[in-house]
Amino acid sequence: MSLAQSLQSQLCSAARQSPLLAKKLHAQIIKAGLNLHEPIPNTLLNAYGKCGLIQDALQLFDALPRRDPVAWASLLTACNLSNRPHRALSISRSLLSTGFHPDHFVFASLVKACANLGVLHVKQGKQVHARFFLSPFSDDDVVKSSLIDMYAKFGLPDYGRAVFDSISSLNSISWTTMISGYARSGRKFEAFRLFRQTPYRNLFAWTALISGLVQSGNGVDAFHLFVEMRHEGISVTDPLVLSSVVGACANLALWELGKQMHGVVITLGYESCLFISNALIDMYAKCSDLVAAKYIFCEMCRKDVVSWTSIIVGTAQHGQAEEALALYDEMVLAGIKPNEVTFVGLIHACSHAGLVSKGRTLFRTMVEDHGISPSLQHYTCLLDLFSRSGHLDEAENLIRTMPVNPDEPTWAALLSSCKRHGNTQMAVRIADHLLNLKPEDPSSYILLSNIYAGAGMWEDVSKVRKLMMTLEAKKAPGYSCIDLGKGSHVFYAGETSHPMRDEIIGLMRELDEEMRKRGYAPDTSSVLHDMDQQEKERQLFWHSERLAVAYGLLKAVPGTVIRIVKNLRVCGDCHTVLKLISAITNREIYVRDAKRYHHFKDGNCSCNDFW
DNA sequence: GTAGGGTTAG
Repeated sequence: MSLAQSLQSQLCSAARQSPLLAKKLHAQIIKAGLNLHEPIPNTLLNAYGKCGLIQDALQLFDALPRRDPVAWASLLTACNLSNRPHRALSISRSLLSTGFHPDHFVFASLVKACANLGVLHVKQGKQVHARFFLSPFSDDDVVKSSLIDMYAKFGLPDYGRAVFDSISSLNSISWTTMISGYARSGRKFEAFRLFRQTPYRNLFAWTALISGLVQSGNGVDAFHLFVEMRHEGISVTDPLVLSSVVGACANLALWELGKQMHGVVITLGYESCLFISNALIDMYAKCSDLVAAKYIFCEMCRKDVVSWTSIIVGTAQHGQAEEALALYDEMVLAGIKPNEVTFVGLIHACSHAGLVSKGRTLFRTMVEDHGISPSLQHYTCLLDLFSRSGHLDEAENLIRTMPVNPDEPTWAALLSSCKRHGNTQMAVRIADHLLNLKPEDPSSYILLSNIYAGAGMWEDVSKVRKLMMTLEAKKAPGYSCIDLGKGSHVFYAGETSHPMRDEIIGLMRELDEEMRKRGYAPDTSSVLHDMDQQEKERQLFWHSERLAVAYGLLKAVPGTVIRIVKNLRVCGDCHTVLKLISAITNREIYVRDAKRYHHFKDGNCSCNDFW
C-alpha cells in the first residue's frame, strides 16, 4: 500500500475517532506533500466534519484549489453535524451563486439543514424541495426520506406523505421516517395504520412509533405499545426506545411506573448507558423524587451537558435555587460547557429566589462567554426575574426592546407582576397590549378582568367578560390525577359521581372547618363567572386537586407522599388550601401542574408562592 | 460525501 493510500484509510477511521488524530494525520499529509493528492483533501474535510472540527473544515475548504460536489457535500455535512444549519444555508447560497448544480448528496444535506432550522424556515425548505424536484436527481429516494423528515419537523406530515407516496421502492428507512413523522405530529391513527402496514416491523419502526407518541404527548399509548413490543419478543438490541418510555413516565409523572421502567433498564443491562441515565434523572426529578435523581446523577461515571442540565433544572424546579447554582459552578469546574437549556434553568432558578444581579450576570455570561444567542425563553426568564423582584421599569423596557417577539404568556407574566406589586398605571398599559394580542388562555382573561376592575375601568371589564364567554366553551376541563402505585385515578373539577363521594366530601368539610379556624378565607378572584360569593366558594371547593388530595388522604399508605398531576395551573386559592392541608394533616403533597412543581410541606410550598 | 428511532427548557 502506498503512503497516500495508507493515510487515506487512516483518515477514514480517524473520522470516527478523535479530533487529535485527524489533526496529526493532517500534519503528516502536509509533510509528505500529499495535501492536494486526490481524494485526500475531501477525505480530510470529511474527517474534520465528523469529529466536530467545523472551523478546521471551513479553513480547509477555503484553501481547496478545486471544489467538487464531494467537497461541498462534506462541508454541509460538517455544518449539520456541528449544529450550524444557518451556516449550511449561507454556504448553499454561495454555492448556488457560483452556478453550481447540487447533486443528490448536496440536496440531502441541504434538506437536513432546513429540517434542523425548524418550522420558522418552512419557506427555505420548500425552496430546496422545489429545486430538487426540478433537478436531474428528483428520483433519489434518500433525498425523499430526508424530505419526509423535514416536513415532519415542520409539523406538516401531509407534505411528507405526498413525498412518501412518490417513492418507487420503499425501504425500511422511508417507512420509519413516515411513521415517526405522523407520530411526532400527533397523528396517531395514521401512524398506527402505517405501522400495521409496514413490512419492516423492526426495532427501528417500534422505536419511531413509541418515541413519536411520547413526543406528541401520547405517553399512555406509547406505553401500551412498548408492552406489545415486549410481547412480540422484539429484542431490545439498543436502548433508544427505553429512553422514550422512561420519558413517558416523566411526562406523566408516573413515579411507580418509572421505577418499574428503571428496573427494566437494569434487567436489559443498560443502566450505565449515558443517555438512559440522563432520561432517568429527568424522570425522577419530574416525579418529584429528587433523592433518586441525585443518586443516579452521582453514580454516573461519565456525565455530559444533558446530565448536568437535567439535575440543575430538576433541583431548581423544586425550589432549591441556591443548590442549582452551586451545581452549575461544579459543572463549570468539571469542564462541561453549558448550553442554551442550562441557562434557561439557571435564570429561572434566580428568578425563583429573587437573585436579580446573579441572573443578569448569567445572561451576560451566556451571550458573551458562551456565544449563545438568547431565545424567547431566555428573555422570558430574564423578564420574569426583573418583574417578580419588582424591577418593573426594567422589565417593561426589556419586553419592548427585546429582539424576539414576546408571546401571550410573556405579557401575561409581566402583567401579573404589575398586579402583585400594585403598579396600576403600568398594569393598564400592559393589559391593553395583551388584550390586543387576542389571548387564548382563559387565565389571561381573568387577569385582565381583575386589572381593569382594580382600575375602575368597568367598560373594559365588560368587554373582557364578553370575550371570555365565547372562549369559555372551548376551555379544557380541569382534572387532577393521583398516582397510588396500583394505578392512577383521575378527578375532574366538580365531579360528584365518585363511589367514595361521601367520604371525600366528609373529609373536605372537616378540613375546611379546620382551615377556617386557622384564618382561611377563600380567594375567589380566580373564578370567572358572574355569581354570588357563596356560589364562587362552592366552585373552588370542587376544584379537582382538592378532590384528588382528599382521596389520597383516604386511600394512600399513611405517611407516604401524595403525588398529584394537574392538567391546568393550580389557582391561588387551592395553593393556599394545599399549604394548610399539608400542615393540618402533617403530610407532604406534591402537585405538578401545567407549569410548575409544588411541594407542600408543613404549611409551605417549594415554589415560594411564586407561580 | 447523502436518509430513519434517544435524553435536558417555562
